[in-house]
Amino acid sequence: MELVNEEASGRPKRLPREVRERQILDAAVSVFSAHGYHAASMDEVSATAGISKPMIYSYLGSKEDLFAACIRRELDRLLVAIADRAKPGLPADQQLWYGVLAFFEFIGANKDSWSVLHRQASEHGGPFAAEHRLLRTRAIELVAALVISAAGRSEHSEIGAAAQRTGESLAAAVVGAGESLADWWLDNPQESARHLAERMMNVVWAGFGNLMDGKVWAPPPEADE
Amino acid sequence: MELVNEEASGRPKRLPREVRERQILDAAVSVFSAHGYHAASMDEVSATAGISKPMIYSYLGSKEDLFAACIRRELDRLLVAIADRAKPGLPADQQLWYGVLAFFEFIGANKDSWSVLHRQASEHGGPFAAEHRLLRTRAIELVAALVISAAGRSEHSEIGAAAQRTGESLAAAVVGAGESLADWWLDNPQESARHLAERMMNVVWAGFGNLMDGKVWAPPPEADE
DNA sequence: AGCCGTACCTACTCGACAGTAAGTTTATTG
DNA sequence: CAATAAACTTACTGTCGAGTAGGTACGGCT
Repeated sequence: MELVNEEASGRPKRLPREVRERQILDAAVSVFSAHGYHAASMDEVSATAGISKPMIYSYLGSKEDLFAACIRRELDRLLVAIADRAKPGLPADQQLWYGVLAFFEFIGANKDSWSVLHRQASEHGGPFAAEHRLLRTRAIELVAALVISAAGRSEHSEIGAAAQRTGESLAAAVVGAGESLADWWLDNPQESARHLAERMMNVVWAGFGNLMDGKVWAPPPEADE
Repeated sequence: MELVNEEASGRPKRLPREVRERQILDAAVSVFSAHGYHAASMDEVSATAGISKPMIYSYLGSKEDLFAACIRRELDRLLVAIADRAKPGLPADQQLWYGVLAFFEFIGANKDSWSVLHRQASEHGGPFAAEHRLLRTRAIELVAALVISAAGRSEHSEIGAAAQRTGESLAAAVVGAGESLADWWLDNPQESARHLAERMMNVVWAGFGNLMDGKVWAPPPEADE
């Protein structure tokens, strides 16, 4: 229950709403990430933020509202961090590389964000799951566009339609692998972001290569039940 | 809050402990999977099982005990289902294929199991996370062994040591992709298990191919900060 | 100075839920 | 047909935590 704010001065300074809201969100992300949505208590959030409970209710609303605010803020931060590095105009593999690298570097610097965004946000049926799905959907679309445009430029461009479908599932698998790798990283922090990004690229780029060459793995002929 | 047990007969038959325990576990898996560990209430579990609360405490112990029992049972069922199909002695790609296929077929037939095993079990710091990590660790070891043995048999067998390391991270990415694909499937049930398994293989097998050929993707020379 | 709004607090209510005490009913076996 | 044990119940306790009522203190403005 680490204190996040409050100067050394005993005086609880009177701060403008904007600042307090930021502090409360910081504390909330930290607490939600540590215990999960249900196990987290508003009392602990308020204690961590160094402020009393009614302030939270006055500024950010109910516990659900607070959680939603956390997700929205962290999602924005993540998307901005990625967009800042994966500039369009680069070759496809470099675009993907810098995007992936930015992703892992952000997670590395903000593990709490990822925990809240991915682990906690997916555990609900309500509006949180929708918010969470948005992240995944955007990422998949982004990657799929990359894959398909790269495949279109290759010498086997006549595979068009099939590549489109395969490209989309490939993108889903890629994003999934990224999410799981990030999850795994939370429990195994000894690796570097760059390392993880390279591993991603090694798996992913191989799939891209086969897609561009039209190579597909096929299951063995039916011999099972 | 679907009733899981209880015959049409109004008489609440008196059943042996063994049977009740199974019914309670069934109900618990369903409830935990629906709401998550914290939001699930023992009252709902007992109602779903069609039995009164003290029976649960008498047979299975505390809420934590009950949850742990769920995880253990579902994990066993999953591992047995996979081991039943991925027989050693098959060629590596078929072993992997049948293993992956069995995995997705099990998940498809037991979505609640997967939810409890993967989503809920990972949200804790206690003994549950350890239990969950066991699943992942076993799966990674299994896949890594496959990859490395396959690479050893290829014409580039001299890449030995490097392949070992790359093979392990490849296995981690593969398992991660599988987990995420399964998670994604919970929210998008329109696909078939066979379809998902084929998608997995397409990504995975491409990575295998590159590994065997010693091809590695490398990041562009440093030009960023 | 005195007024007003906003930052901020202590101290409660009230409902939900884990866990239990203490009993009642049914099958079985000597 | 006892009598014993196991299956099963209702009806409670205690706690924890979301949300609030009803304030106090501090700064800006005229």
